[in-house]
Amino acid sequence: MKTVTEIARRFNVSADSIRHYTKLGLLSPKRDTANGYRRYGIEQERRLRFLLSAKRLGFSLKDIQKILDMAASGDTPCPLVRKLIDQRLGAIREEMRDAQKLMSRMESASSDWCGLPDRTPSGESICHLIETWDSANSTGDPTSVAD
Amino acid sequence: MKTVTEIARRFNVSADSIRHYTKLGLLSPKRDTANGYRRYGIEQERRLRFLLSAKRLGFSLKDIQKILDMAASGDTPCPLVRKLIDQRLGAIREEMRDAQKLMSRMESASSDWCGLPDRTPSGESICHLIETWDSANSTGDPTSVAD
DNA sequence: GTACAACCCCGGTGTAACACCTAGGTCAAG
DNA sequence: CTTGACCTAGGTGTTACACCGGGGTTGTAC
Repeated sequence: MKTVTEIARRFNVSADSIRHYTKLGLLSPKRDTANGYRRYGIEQERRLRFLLSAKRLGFSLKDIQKILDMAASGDTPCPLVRKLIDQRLGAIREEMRDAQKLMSRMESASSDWCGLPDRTPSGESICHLIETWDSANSTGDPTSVAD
Repeated sequence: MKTVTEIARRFNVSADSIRHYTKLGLLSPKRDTANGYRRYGIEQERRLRFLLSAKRLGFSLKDIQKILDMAASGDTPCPLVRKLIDQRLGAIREEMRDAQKLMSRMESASSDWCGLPDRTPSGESICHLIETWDSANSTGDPTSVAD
């Protein structure tokens, strides 16, 4: 029966994470009746291993909660797991596309700026680097926020 | 002099965002003395345009705050802007690498699972899909969280 | 003159997954 | 018996807003 720090070290996560998972109900350690310490047995180690695997596959703690709940009620969580990973996969693909676009903007701006001087702000200008980039890359339409 | 909703519509953002930027001090509208309504003039429109451009370049609101503060004190914010974008660029590159790895894991898991059946959880197993993936992809070392 | 929609205000809550801190109790070793 | 490493609970901070509630305002149509 391991304490928080012991199990945290064993799985290479912080003690705070273990307490966090426990507070969310993802882990349910026994309590030492003498001092109130959390005690994690082999069953909880299994749950934690499962939790960390699921996290590595992109599941959120809330996802994992649902999977665990379902398994606890005796139903197979597999269809849910298949559905959730497909959702996450779609979401992360979109995030990657957005991040890619952002990166391109940043890279082009950063390289454009290499040849430009610094300037002191004036009443009309805050930072000419950003403003110049903006007028070169926006439609001029103030409503434009498209990528 | 535009109200919150008017300027929000003009720049295609939510009124809540405008209020948020205002609360953070990124915008400083006048107040209608009769009813306390925020009133945004041309100067504030310029600030907002700047803010949104900077956001599109990956700057956080806190970054933008610093840039604005610096410009307000008369110094050129350009060196700061160059430094910040390089930091952000480094950070986002790392995030992209991580996201790419995560995506690969998810895709390989998802395709591996197509050929596997659903299973009812048992005392030892919560979801065999995840657990099978884990033992196929981890070193077996419980401390392993490497990518 | 009043009903109604659409607007405004402030302030509080919720989001994800923890990290960090405070204040105080516990335990093993020397 | 002190020191250091551990434990507890609970609260705060992080990001950029979205949403809600309760209540005041404005403009227009009937």
